[in-house]
Amino acid sequence: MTSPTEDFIEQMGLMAQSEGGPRIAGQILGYLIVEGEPRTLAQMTEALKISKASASTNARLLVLKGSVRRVSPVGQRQDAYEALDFPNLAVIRALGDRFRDHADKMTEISAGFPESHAGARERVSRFADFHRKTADFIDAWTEKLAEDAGLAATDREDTR
Amino acid sequence: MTSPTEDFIEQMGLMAQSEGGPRIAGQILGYLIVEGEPRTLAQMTEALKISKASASTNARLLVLKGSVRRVSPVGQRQDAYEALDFPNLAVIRALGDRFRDHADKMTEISAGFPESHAGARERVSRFADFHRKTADFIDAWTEKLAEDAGLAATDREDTR
DNA sequence: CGGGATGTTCAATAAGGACTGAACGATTTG
DNA sequence: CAAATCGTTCAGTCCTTATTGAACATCCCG
Repeated sequence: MTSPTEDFIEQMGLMAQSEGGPRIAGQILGYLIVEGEPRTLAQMTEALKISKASASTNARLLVLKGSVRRVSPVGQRQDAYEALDFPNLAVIRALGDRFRDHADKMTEISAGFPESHAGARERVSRFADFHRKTADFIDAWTEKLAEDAGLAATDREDTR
Repeated sequence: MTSPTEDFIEQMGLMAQSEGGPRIAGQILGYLIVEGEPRTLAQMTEALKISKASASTNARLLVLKGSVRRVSPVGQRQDAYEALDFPNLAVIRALGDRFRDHADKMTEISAGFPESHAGARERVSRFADFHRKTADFIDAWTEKLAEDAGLAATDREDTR
């Protein structure tokens, strides 16, 4: 009773939620991936049964996150959005950035512990290092992914 | 004004929230890391100004996530909790598991696309592969981290 | 100029989840 | 056994955020 397309879009919505984001953003991304070609806000509202406001807001959110790009063909009144070749590459990058931010904050805090709390300082510092190493690792991974993307790597660092 | 300890605990709370979890869970973990030794629920409620219910619920959540363990010294009425040496190792593992789960779901869905939607099937499939590869990479990383954890654990004297 | 699309913004609503106080059950102590 | 201590559960409250409808701004075409 449910088509693969519906299943996928639904799954993408759930996945987005499990990552702490808006469900609709995931659904839009799923829709754009399935379609494979630019789609307008009107088409999204129609296909996903969502309001114009949600379509607009979440589509722009996806652009900000680097999963989607806005295309504006000449002679076309409506804006259209299109999924990038590797929509979640930027998401993984952002994940690494978050780890690094946390690591830096923790390191800075650890430096503030006085000698009388050397143990705590050591533990906090180790905690920070753990995060920084993980950030480095994720960076290396996105690096590699970007290479594999190869031909499609035209969208490396255009947003933000 | 604010001590490094307070800063760290606050930061851990914010970090937990940014990952979509309860703020208090992060604070408890921060508290346990700073203390470096088992602490009871009563001590948590006192130190963090939280309710008994929150302390109990979130401490057990941390155990579930694998960041903390419960210790029950003999002749001690109160349960106590202690941060693991690498509290977030399990968290990263869970991250990898989530990627793999998503990948599997997507792959299964992609198989359902009929020949008439071969393009969509291909795109969904590639999306799934991307996640699976990322899951594999994260697994490899946790593998490596676990080694380090093993080394660090051996130069400490406490064992379980 | 209107008139009609189209995209964005904003206030209001709905939904979900965190947090708490209080009740409960279990265990210990005297 | 009675009293006290401790952990868990649960209903209720609060707070955040997603989602929407409607107002608004902009652009295009006649």
